[in-house]
Amino acid sequence: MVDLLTDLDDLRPAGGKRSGKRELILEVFLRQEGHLSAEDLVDLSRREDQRISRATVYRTLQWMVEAGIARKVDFGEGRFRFEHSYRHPRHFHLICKVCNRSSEFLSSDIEVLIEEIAAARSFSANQSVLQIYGTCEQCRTGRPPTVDGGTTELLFARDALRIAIATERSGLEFYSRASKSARDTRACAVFERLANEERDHLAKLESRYEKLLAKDPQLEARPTFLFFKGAANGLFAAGAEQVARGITDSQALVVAMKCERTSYRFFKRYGEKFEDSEGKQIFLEVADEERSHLDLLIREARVTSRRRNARPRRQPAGRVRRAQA
Amino acid sequence: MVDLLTDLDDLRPAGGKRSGKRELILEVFLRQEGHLSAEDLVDLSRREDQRISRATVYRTLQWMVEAGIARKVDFGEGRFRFEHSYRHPRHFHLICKVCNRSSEFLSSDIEVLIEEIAAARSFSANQSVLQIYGTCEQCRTGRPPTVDGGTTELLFARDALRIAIATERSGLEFYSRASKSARDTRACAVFERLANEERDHLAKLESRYEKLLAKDPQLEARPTFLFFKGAANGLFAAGAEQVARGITDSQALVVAMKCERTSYRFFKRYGEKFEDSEGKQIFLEVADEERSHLDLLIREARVTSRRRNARPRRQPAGRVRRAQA
DNA sequence: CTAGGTGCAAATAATTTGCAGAGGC
DNA sequence: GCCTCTGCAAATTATTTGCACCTAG
Repeated sequence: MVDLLTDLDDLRPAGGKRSGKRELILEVFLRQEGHLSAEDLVDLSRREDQRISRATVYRTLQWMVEAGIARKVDFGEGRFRFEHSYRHPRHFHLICKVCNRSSEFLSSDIEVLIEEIAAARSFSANQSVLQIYGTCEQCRTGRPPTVDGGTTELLFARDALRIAIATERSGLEFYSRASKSARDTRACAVFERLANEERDHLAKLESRYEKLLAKDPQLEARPTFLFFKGAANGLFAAGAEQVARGITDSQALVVAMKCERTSYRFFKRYGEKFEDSEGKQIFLEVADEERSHLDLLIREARVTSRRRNARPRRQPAGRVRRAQA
Repeated sequence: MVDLLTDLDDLRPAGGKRSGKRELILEVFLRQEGHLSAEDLVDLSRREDQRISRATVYRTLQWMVEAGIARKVDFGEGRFRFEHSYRHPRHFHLICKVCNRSSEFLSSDIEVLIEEIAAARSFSANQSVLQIYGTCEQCRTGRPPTVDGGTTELLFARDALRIAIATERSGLEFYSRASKSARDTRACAVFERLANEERDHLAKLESRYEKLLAKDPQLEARPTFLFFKGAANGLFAAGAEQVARGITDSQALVVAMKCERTSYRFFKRYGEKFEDSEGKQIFLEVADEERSHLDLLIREARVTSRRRNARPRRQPAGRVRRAQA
């Protein structure tokens, strides 16, 4: 955790100011998990250094917000709270007006929409805050909280893995069906190879998931943190269904390419948004995997179309991509 | 505008308190368009009645928020601002950190996602606030603002009409193609009838759009207020493409049903969310239209499948619906 | 008559600022 | 030595409260 500091200073010399006190406050802030009020941070910092004044904490907080290290959020109490934005490019909150507790989540889908809207208005966005106010389950039903949120770090990794696993599973399903129903031997071989790769990778991801669960016995029960609809049924689900209904080898190839491309983009894009963390790593790893499958498929599609007939069109892929957009 | 007051009192006796001062403050508040600070409201109210105290305004504001008439938003200045929530179930904001101005928008897509997430966490949401911080176009390019936002009332109506028109257009396109390529005379007649209906309605909507533009010469140039991706290319666009590539009559019927159902749901759902306004009316009107088309298609599908063969399955529609979900 | 609304002024609470001194480069 | 940070205390700002009074039902 401590080496974050040097990273941060390298990354954000914005304001060009540094000092012992400031670094101490920053470090204390980064150590915390939840949402701190200014006063909380004063208390925590004073525990490490008696002589830190409230003003300094406020000034540091201001600097952190400007530098993009922290985000100021309002939960409807009279004061503001602060949360890291390092490691958490944007956070969304569900805020219960009864118990005043808040829980966080991320939604890839919402982020995408926000980006699109900002672009449409030619607005260059750098922070977004979404607060959903209402009543939480516990306050509504009166039941005690079954499980709390847990560390976002673990939750993020868990959800990244779940999405990855769902994707690999549907990929596996798709390729094994495709390899069975393929008429051409060559196509069959390709699909089989891809099925095997998915199987291997799936096994790896699943054992990783097990290991993660070991770190926190309740991890599996905790509420979803990262929402991503695209992955709901696995990115290949629709494709697998098409295969089940019967399609030609080359159509299957096109469908496969579309799926790999979509999931490659998602994993790449999302993975890049995060600072080092297990979740980031998982996303980027899967992105690589998808990328290499995609490359294989593209090569294969070229060969096939060249063999089949003399017309050198590569239109079908383009057509399908447009229809899906 | 003034008759809103009686409506409000009927709708929200929450707190069961009324008085001259309070009503005056409320009325002044509702007359304003933008985002008022407490101080703004004090000033405005004092213009009508010298003897109104700051405390009363604060207390009234508090009551309005509780009663769901107003929403408290933080734009990152030191104080809060307030906006109507009557007529505006939720508002999202783009906030420029340079000029501190904010502009609003609505996004059907984001609202849907928010609802899904709240449901997934069994959280009952009643307000949501989304703020996107960044730099606006003017502050970035230095150019003077070409057009300002304008009244949300008009913008909402404008965008509702645009979405409706895009939908009708793509519907028209779809049905006229389908009627040309239909083999069966009966199917052809149905598609032609629907095409005619779309044409009529489209003409109506377009003249309404013209009338709306007359109210504000710059209306057309103002930025998008209501975002809805589903309507981006018209809800029937994908269907029309399928017809172009050639499908059977019964497949066309299924596609048409899917499109009508989707757009019916969107217009209904969204229309219902608003208090009386031109936009609401447009949405509900189009919803009715789609609903009647859908009914017609359903009747037709029944007849056709009965005629074609004895198997009384209605599976195809279900299958397609699932694949798209 | 009585609960609740209202004005005034004082209180609170969060955050900012002025200023003199301290510390890093 | 210069520039920025820092602590302290005072100031500022938004918002709330106590209390006596008033008003509608």
